Amino acid sequence: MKIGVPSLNDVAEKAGVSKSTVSRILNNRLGNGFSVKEEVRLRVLDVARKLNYRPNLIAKSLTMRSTKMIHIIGGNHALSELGNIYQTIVNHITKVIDAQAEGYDVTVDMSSHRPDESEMPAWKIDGAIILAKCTQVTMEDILQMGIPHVVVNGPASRGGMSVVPDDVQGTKLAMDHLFGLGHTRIAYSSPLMKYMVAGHSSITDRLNTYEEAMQEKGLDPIFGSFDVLDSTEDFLKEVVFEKDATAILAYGHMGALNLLQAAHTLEIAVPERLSILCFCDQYANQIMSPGLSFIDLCSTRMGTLAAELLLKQMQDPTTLQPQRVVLEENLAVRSTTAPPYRD
Amino acid sequence: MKIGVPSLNDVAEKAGVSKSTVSRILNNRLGNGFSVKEEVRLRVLDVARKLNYRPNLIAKSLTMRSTKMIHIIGGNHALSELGNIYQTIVNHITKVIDAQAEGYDVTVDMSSHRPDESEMPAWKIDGAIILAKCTQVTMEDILQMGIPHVVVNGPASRGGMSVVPDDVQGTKLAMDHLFGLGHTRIAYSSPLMKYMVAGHSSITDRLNTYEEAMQEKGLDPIFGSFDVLDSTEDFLKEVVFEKDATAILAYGHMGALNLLQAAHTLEIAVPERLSILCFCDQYANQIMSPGLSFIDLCSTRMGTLAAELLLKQMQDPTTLQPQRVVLEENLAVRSTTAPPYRD
DNA sequence: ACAATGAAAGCAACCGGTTTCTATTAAAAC
DNA sequence: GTTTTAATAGAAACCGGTTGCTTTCATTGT
Repeated sequence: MKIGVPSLNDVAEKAGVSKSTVSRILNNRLGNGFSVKEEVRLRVLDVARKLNYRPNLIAKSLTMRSTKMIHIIGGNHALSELGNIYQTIVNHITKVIDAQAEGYDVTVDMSSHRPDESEMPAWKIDGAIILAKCTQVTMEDILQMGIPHVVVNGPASRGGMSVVPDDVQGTKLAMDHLFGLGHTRIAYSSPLMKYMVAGHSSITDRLNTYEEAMQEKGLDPIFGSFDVLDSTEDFLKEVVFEKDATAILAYGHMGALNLLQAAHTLEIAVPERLSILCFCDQYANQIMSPGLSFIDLCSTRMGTLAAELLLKQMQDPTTLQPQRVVLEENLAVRSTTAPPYRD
Repeated sequence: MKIGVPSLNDVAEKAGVSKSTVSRILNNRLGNGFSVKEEVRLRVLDVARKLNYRPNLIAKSLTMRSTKMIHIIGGNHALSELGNIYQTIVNHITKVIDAQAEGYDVTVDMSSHRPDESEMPAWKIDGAIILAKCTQVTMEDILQMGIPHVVVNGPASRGGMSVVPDDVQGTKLAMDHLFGLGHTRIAYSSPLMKYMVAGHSSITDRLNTYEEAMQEKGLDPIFGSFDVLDSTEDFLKEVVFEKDATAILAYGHMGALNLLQAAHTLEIAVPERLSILCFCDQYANQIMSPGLSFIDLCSTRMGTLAAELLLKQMQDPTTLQPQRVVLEENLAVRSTTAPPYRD
């Protein structure tokens, strides 16, 4: 036996049998064209235990052509922000895989990658879930290797699957809610790009739908010249005191939370003087700010569905149609939206 | 060429050269005892590109005996709660590895594992970081294979390294702060086990130190009979109205946030009537409740340090002493602690 | 007594790469 | 014109497993 960790060969030698016999014994591949005397079986098992033998999983993966691994790509850009929808998504993906796919493990890639770099891990994965987006190279790798995959909250690969929330419908829902309450001076707040996954469709979808909704009613959109996250108070002063907004639709819950805090400081009563509504994850919102009214992005369902679609794809890679599942967003009215004040 | 993804052999055949030549060309292993005609090099490169060749990383890992992968174990129990210290820790581990270890990737294991199961992934990892704890089997695997590893916020393996916060010192700090403000009726709130990583040392450390600190001053500890997270208002009513507590030290920020919310509902003024102090992650606290006074667990430093220790271990596995790094916790006074009211 | 059957275990190919060692040819040196 | 050296490239071993096929020997059937 060489130095270092013992291999199958070491066990075989020490037990006085061949590699194949050891392999079959340890993997319980008996009974179908192969058998061993109980005595030998026990001896091999004993030697393996004494040597503290662990199979080299890399080698195993090589012959088996599978690692029983499902990999989530994009953790770095998606999970760095605290309490956002991706954490919920990842948790529910894991939950589904753990429950429905015996023996499969879920890992998340956390490293940042250059745009021209592949995010594929150094092992063969049996399935991938992509958070919002991956690099071009990664997608080519995945397609090339024929790895089952689902994109969640982002555009599908060519011929692939994706699960996305309907931001246009959600924004309409939000605007209808505010219009319904009687608001006409509704502002929109979105943080600077640096705070968001660059170029995500939600950015333009929410913004455009907001603008269209306002224009349809013959109203002027209201924006601030400050960034909500960088200088929330300045944003709020401008939008509420100068432009007299009675409601703000916020891109995300971080912005909304900051607005709430700043409103408190500036003694702007919410919701009496100002309504605040944002896009948010149900779970995050519940925990981080139980009072906030919000448009629920249904991240729990996104995660669950993505995992289920992936498993189906893995079970039957051939007959499955490429599809784009669009999930409806829901309005959750809590205590930060109310009819506008009358002066 | 067989069906499926092209291998090194396929490229070699198509280019009319041998496997070895292709390997060396693609990996740029030229110039040291090996050379190729530029013409051949270009031809091989061209064929590889045309075939859309990707190396099988499993095979590569097998021969290279390294995957350039650093794996974080324990994501399932650690990351399922929102905005806790582990997310900060993971983010900072990744940041350090990305910055200081060129070519290494970080992955997080998210799957839940049975206690008798190994959490080792199906590939050879070059280093591991364990969040709080791992299964017995996992630890044996790691030790057996000699994989460099660091435990963060949990007990070190035999002969291994760990980075932990000093909860006893932190709790003393908290109590001194409250005593210093003049509080004598200080309650302690801790959520039920189901909300926490079972058996974590912080649970007993904080509780015991709280009790000791009270007893040293000849004061009676105050507890509630309800769970802070399950029925916060009942807890608060009992502790404040019946037992007349003027301050609450909370185990975690989730409990503290709920207390804050419930206090608002019950019209208990914070901090005038009740001071609230909790253990928390600086980052999470800042984002989720900017006003809360807290004991900072320094998770950023924990993550950074753990990663740095791991890298050192990987560079020089022999000379490094096993060590346990204990990080001081810090008091951050914000707006939820103040002197007790006088009636 | 001899062929057929089945139990028990080993041989060797294979997975897809890397690397050492060797072989061939052409250019340079003497 | 022969020997040395450098350039170029391939053969084969190896990493650590899995598995199809073969071999050996004891038992059963006729």
